[in-house]
Amino acid sequence: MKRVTIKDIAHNLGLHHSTVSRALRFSSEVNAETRERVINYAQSKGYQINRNALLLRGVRSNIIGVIVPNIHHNFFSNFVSIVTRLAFESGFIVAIFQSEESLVQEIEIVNSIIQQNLAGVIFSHSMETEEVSHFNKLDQYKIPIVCFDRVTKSLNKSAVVLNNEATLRNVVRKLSAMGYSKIAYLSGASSIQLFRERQNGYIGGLEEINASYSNCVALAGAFTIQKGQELIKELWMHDEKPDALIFDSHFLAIGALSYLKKNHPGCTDNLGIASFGGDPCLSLYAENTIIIKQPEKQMAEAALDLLLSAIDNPAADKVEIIEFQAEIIDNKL
Amino acid sequence: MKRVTIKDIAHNLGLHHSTVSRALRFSSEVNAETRERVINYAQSKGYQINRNALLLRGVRSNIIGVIVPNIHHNFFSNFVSIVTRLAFESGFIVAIFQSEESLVQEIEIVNSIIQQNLAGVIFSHSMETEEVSHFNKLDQYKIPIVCFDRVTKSLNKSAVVLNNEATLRNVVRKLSAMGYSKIAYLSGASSIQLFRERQNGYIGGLEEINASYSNCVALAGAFTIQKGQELIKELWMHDEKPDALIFDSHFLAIGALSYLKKNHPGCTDNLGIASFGGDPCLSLYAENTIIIKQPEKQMAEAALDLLLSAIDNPAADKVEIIEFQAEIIDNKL
DNA sequence: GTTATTTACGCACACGTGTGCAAAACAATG
DNA sequence: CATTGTTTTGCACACGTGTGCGTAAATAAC
Repeated sequence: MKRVTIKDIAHNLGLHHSTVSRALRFSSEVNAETRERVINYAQSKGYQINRNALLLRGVRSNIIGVIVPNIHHNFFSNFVSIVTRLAFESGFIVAIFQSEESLVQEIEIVNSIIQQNLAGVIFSHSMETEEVSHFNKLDQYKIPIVCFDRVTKSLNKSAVVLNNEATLRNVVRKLSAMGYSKIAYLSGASSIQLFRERQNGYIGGLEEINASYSNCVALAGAFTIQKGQELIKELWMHDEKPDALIFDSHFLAIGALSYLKKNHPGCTDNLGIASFGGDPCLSLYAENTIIIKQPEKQMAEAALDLLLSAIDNPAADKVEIIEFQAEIIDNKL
Repeated sequence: MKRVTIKDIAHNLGLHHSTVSRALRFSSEVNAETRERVINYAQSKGYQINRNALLLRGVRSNIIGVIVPNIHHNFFSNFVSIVTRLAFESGFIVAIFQSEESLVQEIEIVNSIIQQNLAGVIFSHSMETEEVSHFNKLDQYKIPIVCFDRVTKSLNKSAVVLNNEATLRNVVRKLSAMGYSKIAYLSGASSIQLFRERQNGYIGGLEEINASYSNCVALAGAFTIQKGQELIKELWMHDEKPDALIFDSHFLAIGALSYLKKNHPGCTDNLGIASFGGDPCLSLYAENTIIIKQPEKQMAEAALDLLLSAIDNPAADKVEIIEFQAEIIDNKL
């Protein structure tokens, strides 16, 4: 009742295991009839190759690791979902790791990946990660890396990113065109390159439209409903209230909007809202809602492509940065 | 520049690799001084054990597989997220598999899991899966299984489930108490036990409240926005319109509501809405919204507990079904 | 019928780790 | 010093698979 191995097959067929191995790999140096016998027997016994044995012989793993801050967030779960599907179609399996925005956790994850000898890694780093040298360890073990979303240039790895600065500039323009001028922005930690870029785009946009309301960025160390509530509460204490809000995360948006709805009813009626996160449900909420949609599908495809070609061709070691444009969707489903 | 192995260490320290192995495992039969030397050297060289070699020796894998229809859906991504986190804390890694509601895919996944020799499997099967015998293959390889959410009794495995019938009965009661009587239900394929149970609860609830509007279940083979639009379109062709809607999925709800908003504006103003899926954002939408929240956290904990104890104690082979109550949340965040 | 060539298979080792057993080194006892 | 006991280390094999090399048998060439 235990696993059937090529040795078992060999023994039962009066062959050597090396012959069985060759037969199963359709080697030309095994007699057609013998091959037939082996394959039929293997099939009848439900033989499944033991991948672990292959790994030991130096064959690369077919498991790739994906490290994300978490998979609650729509963007990440969509991304992971697509990577997982495409990877499976290419014969790869995806192991998921969540840094939970913690650097310590991230370091542990990297060690774990080395121990498992994974084939490669796609990752978006945590909010806490300002220094990325722990990822260099992977180089030593020749485990290729592709970054996405939150990247750090100094790591010098292939990456798939959004054109963040331009995106935020466009969102501000769009809100301005809709008649809003006092635009606040609930963003992420500015230690992260990604958010710095967006914040720059935001400020640039405000300058461009000559906003009376000067730049008002509230920074969130984590993207939770609670954080959204806290930040908006603070923001609403100022005398001058914004007339539009931009959110870096769906959860920040929900937190903020639910807070306003409960504590300042009516004030959201004419509020302009733009949010990353891509859950179409927000646009059910209000007419004047903008969804900032990242092209997860294309990004996931691109990231996997980069990784698989790095796996196939470890020598190449080329660095490629692919930039995508966010789609700014004007309240339709 | 290649991986440091115990043999390398042994060679450099003039020891045999078996001594090094013992030293690293803190065996009492190795000299304290030698052990010290080995451990220091290993640390200085950044030695990381090669798990694949362990696997070959029969040590169980530390990778568990989680098979879900997909991870777009909030319930599944939350569940997977929690399982992944808890598993990592217990030294396990999670590999994700998406059946995409396809039986063929599911069978391929099972084979892949066998090839990888995973430690165990937690799964919720696809909509297409009426017959579950392909999972029995895992028994042969002594890979333990825990089912959750969508389960099939005939498989006779430990499972973590919702009290579906009672839940739907309660939802109907609740809507009735809120003054609704013409309650329609957009549900999933009735070939799945889970949805049959819910549908029975729904019908039972309607009888209980003496609903004038007879049972009206629209079945979705997949939970997508598009399906929600299609089903509601069909439903809205009938003369008598429902005054409340129950959804088995967030995406069905968004699809349906966006359709109504666009094509029958105003009609949703007084509509009672209850939805599985747990995205709090729906309750921003309307006052009269009920969120049917499954206790993902507890369910994930329970499922992982069951699996880990089955892994630790393969002989026990006991079957345990754990049932949870859904929380019916009345429009607050 | 002899030699050369091809075909088909077996042998042995490698991959990294762990462990039962034997051998060596050392300590203790008489 | 001889004997016994204990501690420490090394040897050899196992796990499942693939592959270079060798070789016997089968076939072809002359």
